[in-house]
Amino acid sequence: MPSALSLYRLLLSVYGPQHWWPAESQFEVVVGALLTQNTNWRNVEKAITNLKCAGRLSPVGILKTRNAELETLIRPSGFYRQKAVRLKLLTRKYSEILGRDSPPTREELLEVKGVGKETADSILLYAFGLPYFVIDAYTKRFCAHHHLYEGKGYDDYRVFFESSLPQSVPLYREYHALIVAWGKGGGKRSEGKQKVKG
DNA sequence: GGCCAGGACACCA
DNA sequence: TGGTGTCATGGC
Repeated sequence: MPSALSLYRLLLSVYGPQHWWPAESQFEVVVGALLTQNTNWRNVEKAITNLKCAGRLSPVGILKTRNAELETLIRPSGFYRQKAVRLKLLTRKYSEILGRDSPPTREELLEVKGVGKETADSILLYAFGLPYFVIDAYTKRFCAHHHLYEGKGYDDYRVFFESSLPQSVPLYREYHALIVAWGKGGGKRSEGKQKVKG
């Protein structure tokens, strides 16, 4: 039975540092966390580039943009109608947080419609530097593949990793990125067929 | 031309 | 509580 930490070291030796989320601002990370939902990151980059070129990649920029224009700008990221609405809701929450000089709590991020556990934890970890381990579909397959852990829900997995590893933000960031690299590299295919939806 | 990507939510039983 | 449909673009 491997340990979470030994598998991390193994992944790092195989794939190397991933240098994830090379964003130019904290807000860009927040935007990316929402737009990347069930979407290829390359498409997210197109959407973020559009927002930048239009001078809208800021809380004020987003909030003053009409929904129709916002939809057009983020269209490459897919699900653009609902993401436009949800991006504004999240931006409002982000503006509240900026105005009070204390980081967001997980609970208040989860109150935002369109922000689920993975997105909330991504924001906490990558944007605010708080030690929340991000769980995604790859992570569960990774655990099953290596007989590392089997839980029921999202938080089971999160607590497992957080209690198995040193509490380190750089470690959490790199580990999640490495698991995604593992999944893209073919790890997912060893776990059988993935969900297919029309 | 089908498959899938760094999900979340509404709805139903 | 768990399963299913919906949202949608773009790369391969």
